[in-house]
Amino acid sequence: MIERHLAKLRARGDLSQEEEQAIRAAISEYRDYPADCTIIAAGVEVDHSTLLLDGFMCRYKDLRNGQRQITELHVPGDFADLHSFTLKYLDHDIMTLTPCRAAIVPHENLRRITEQFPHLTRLYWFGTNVDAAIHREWELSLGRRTARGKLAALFCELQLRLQVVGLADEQGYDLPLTQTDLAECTGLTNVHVNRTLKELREAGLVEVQGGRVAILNLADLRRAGEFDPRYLYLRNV
Amino acid sequence: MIERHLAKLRARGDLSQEEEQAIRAAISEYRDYPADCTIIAAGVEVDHSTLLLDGFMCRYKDLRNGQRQITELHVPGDFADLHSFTLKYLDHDIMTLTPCRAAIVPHENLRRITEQFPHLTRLYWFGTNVDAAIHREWELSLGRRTARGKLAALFCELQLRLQVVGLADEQGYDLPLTQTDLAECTGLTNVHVNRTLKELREAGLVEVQGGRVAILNLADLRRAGEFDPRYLYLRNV
DNA sequence: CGGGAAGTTGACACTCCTCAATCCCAGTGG
DNA sequence: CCACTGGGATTGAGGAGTGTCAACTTCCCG
Repeated sequence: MIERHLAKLRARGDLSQEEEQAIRAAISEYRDYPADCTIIAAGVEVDHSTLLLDGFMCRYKDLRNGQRQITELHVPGDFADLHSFTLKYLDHDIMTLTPCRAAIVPHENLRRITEQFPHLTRLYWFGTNVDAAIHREWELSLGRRTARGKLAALFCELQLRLQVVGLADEQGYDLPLTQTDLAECTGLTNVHVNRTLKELREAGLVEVQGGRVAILNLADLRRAGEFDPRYLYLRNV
Repeated sequence: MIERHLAKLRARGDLSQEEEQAIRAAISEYRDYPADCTIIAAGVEVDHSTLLLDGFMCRYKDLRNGQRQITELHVPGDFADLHSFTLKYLDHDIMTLTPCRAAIVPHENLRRITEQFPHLTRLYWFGTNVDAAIHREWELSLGRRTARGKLAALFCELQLRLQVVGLADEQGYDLPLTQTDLAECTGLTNVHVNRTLKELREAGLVEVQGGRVAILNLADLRRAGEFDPRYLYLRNV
């Protein structure tokens, strides 16, 4: 299932056979996690990064009163915490939203890659910069988009990111998240997410139900979210 | 004035004489900009990065209706667009908020650094990851903090980032931004920023006036913003 | 068949926005 | 020297969007 990660990398740059081999060799083990499981806690020193192979994870921060803000969703093929390689500890938690399968890549092995494969290093640096670009787009959503726009933009982003790894097409994709999860992504409440999803459905844009996002009209959905895919830095979009 | 950049780096890691020399040698020229000047436009390919020496810049994205979201503020010592080294074009604009002085570092020279100074490369990769951490903290602000908390958190962040480069102490710092600028950082309107600043002043936390942030009670200000400085990844905080 | 989690809906409250008027102040020019 | 100008700050009144609370329904799974 590491193919999804390779597909993600190839969607943004070239990858040689040697580099692919180095990535495969860097994996020390595979792990499975149940849903709602914290896999990296904020502030704790870590010595490995986690390559998500299947399922959905998220990065989140929260306030004293328990309000939670998800700062990024991770889809299969993503490194959930490649940034911990340079940061050593994280400023946020990482948890699974669904049952997940992941590959573990020790930082020691990443360090060896940075010494032997400068081009691959650049590609991974690039990767953490794309994460930052996603954070910026979410800041725009959180600060300026309406509830309708926030959800529309989120569904557009996931459509493209999942399509890259073969888990979505223009008709939609599976997304086994709760409305509370979506609320924590968009800075809304679960109640308001529910109302807004109803609105999007009645407007003929998207239907979210039973763990599936069914896109009714991709062009209008993108318009509603003012979605400009360039922030994802894909080569063929 | 490059000392501010060196101070920023040293606040997060060690820097050898050779590395310092390499940084100095990478600068190709110095430039001055007036206020409200776009220095990098979204989507345009760039071949250099901009090291801010004096003044304030910001990264921002906007919506069709003209609503603007600033995604990060830059203070002296920051690379405003180091991420363009790997991304090649940016998904957002960068503009000056005040008159600025900057050093230009061609990507060609950065590439040479990545080939000769692996440790310094790691330090710069780290730097872009700290930018991402700042983005995440802002997502938390934008999504979950109240108006009061958003502004309090912002003033705490700037206090620390400016202190690192010698431009702030615990009593405050100069910040020549308008209330509209602050609104675009926090996802509020200038009117509501004005009311909230009044509230913060009357609560004895902070007084913002005449281009200066006067901190009246740092501990309470940090409490109001639920400010936890660990996301800035400073060694001595 | 029962229980619990997730989704749905209504009534009402509150934060923040909109619009508009006024004030303040620095810079400019007669 | 002082009216004039324009950008920014301040304040008030009213409104829109989203949150809160609570009840109820649906669905899944043991």
